Amino acid sequence: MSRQLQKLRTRRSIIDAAFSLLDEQRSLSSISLREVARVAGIAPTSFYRHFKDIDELGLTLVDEAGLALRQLMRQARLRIASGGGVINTSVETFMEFINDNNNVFRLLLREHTGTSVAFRAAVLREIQHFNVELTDYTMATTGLKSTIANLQAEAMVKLVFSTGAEALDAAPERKKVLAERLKLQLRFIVDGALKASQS
Amino acid sequence: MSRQLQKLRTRRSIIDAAFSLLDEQRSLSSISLREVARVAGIAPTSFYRHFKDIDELGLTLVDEAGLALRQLMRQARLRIASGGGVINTSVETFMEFINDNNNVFRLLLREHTGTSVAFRAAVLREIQHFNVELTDYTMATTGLKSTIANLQAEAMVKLVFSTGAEALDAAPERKKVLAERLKLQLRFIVDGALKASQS
DNA sequence: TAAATTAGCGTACAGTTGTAAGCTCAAAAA
DNA sequence: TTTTTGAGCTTACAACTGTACGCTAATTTA
Repeated sequence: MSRQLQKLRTRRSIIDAAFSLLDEQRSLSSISLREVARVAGIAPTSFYRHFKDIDELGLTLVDEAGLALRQLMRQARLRIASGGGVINTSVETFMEFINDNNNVFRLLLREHTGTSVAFRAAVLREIQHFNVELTDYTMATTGLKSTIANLQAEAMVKLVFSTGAEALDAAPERKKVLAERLKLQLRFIVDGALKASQS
Repeated sequence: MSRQLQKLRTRRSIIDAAFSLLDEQRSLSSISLREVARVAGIAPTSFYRHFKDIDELGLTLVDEAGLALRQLMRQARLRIASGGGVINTSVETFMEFINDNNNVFRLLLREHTGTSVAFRAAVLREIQHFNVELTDYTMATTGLKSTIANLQAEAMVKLVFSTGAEALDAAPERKKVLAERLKLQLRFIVDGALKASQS
């Protein structure tokens, strides 16, 4: 097997090992290099052949999580285009994402308020993508002026993420309830922003 | 000096030491017993005379933080009663709180999405207080029916906490901007909820 | 084919952690 | 006054951490 390929594979198994460790009870700052290496099936010191630091691995994970988030947006837009109500479709898509990418979303949430300045900044950047895209979308579809569209988008994203945090470890029925409540609350924001733009 | 009093003092110095360690870069799960003991000026093993665990200390801290939060609410209500607009006064009071009790609010934020199930539950309980009080207040002052009042209150609290997280380490000018944006966004929610209650 | 590169390993070390065991000595109780 | 209690201490240990150093062996390059 080619050397390059093998290296990529090991790198992947390190990343996967890290994600698998980020369960309900662990954060990036609480997983150790040795632990990751153990799960990845390599010697602790071999870790350094792939990452300078645990921090460098952490940033890689945040990047991957951000990528997943952007794919989520794309998927939501596709679904919206084929009808079904913007808020409804978005919330449903988001909730599916949380279910399927449990640890990925958890990583973003935790590091968003976490202890590492670099990680926080990295997560914030990903959330900003969300804000910008949603602002643009709102302006394009409703004609709201940019300041109000931006306020609306930001409020919506914050609400969605907050509820996502709550839904993450909730039972299925509870998740349904949360989703329905979220839809109503998003409706509040949309209607309120509309009213503000009219006065 | 009385034995009882001395014990209370040491306990306090342990708690204070812990709070002082919870700066921008540390969370409850990342501070060690030995470190707390060092700052508190006692031997590591003496810690056990006061707390069973680091976790027991953690829960104590969350309790204290919750207490501070409830005092915040009381203060906000007092100020509102003496005029000045509910949203305006509340946001200003909240922002002052974040400034003055930096590490206290940081603790709540971090542990809200943190790695310890017990801590998360404890923080959630404190936030629930907020929700209930705000729901009651909304019902009493606007006559909104409970389901809508509750949705509104929950959305507002989530938005306030999210913005608080952002404001925590922001520069003073940025904090002002965040406060003004938050006020507008809260207005969206209030207006949206009002509209929902009318249809 | 011979030489160079490099992913991964084993060993090693100093630093940190939580906490068990038992001592001291001042305050409280008898 | 004598006895009991208990907050705080010192010492000790096993477990874990990150990472420096140098080796091996297989792939890649010359």
